[in-house]
Amino acid sequence: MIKRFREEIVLRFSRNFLDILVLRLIQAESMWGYKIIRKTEALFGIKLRHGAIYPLLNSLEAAGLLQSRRETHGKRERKVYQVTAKGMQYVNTYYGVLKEQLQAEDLKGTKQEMQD
Amino acid sequence: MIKRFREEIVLRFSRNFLDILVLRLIQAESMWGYKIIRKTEALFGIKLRHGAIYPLLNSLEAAGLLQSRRETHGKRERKVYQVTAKGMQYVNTYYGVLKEQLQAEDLKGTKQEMQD
DNA sequence: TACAATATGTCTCTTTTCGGACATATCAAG
DNA sequence: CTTGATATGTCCGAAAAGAGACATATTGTA
Repeated sequence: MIKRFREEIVLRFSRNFLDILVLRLIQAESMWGYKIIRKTEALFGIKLRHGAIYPLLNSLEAAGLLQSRRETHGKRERKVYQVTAKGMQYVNTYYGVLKEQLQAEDLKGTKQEMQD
Repeated sequence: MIKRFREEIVLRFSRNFLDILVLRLIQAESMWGYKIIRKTEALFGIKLRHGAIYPLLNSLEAAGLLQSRRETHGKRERKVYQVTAKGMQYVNTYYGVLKEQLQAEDLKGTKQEMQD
């Protein structure tokens, strides 16, 4: 059951924080869309649709979180992306929220008491 | 800018993992729907719609992640929830995924090499 | 006694997201 | 010379999620 739980949660992350996943992958290594799709399947067993990835990459670049350069191999073109400083800040902010959530005791009503 | 980022990410978590947020709150302290709404606003500044919370609580109970008992204060009724063992497993699995993600180096292509 | 707060529930309309098709081009292998 | 892989892009119909109203009842306060 726990394994099914895990798969479900990983899937939810990849759906709802796909931008973060993409930024993290590119942060680890400069990449282009097609490779991100292959890598995500290899690492997480999740098949991303290219119809989702390419518009996302373009919007992340428009938002200033990614920067691309064109690479040509023969006549074949790739758009290789790297994460900008702004993009790194976004990922770091994400990590910060993760860390806060791992301190579960924060949720216990220690701050301001509310009477029922 | 980082503060805006943080607010944005917290908001995304509360939207996409509202069930987890609710389970975590109830895990810290048994609660009913109305109090969850107030507590979430007090702790995170996020206003949850009761039209979203009550169906969610019912579905979490139907899924066996929550269990409720009725409490009467005068003629007023509350459905007080507590997290089941299954619900705790779900939250712990979530925490596990968070921890994995905080080890960002996992993403670097050390496992199986893919040639470009 | 009227209004705000407590308490839980449903329903509908709108907006967003998602899966999958359509589209095009290069290149390697069989 | 055709098929599969590489590579990037758009578009549309369906499905899911969202905001907000409708509904009802009790209790405390002004």
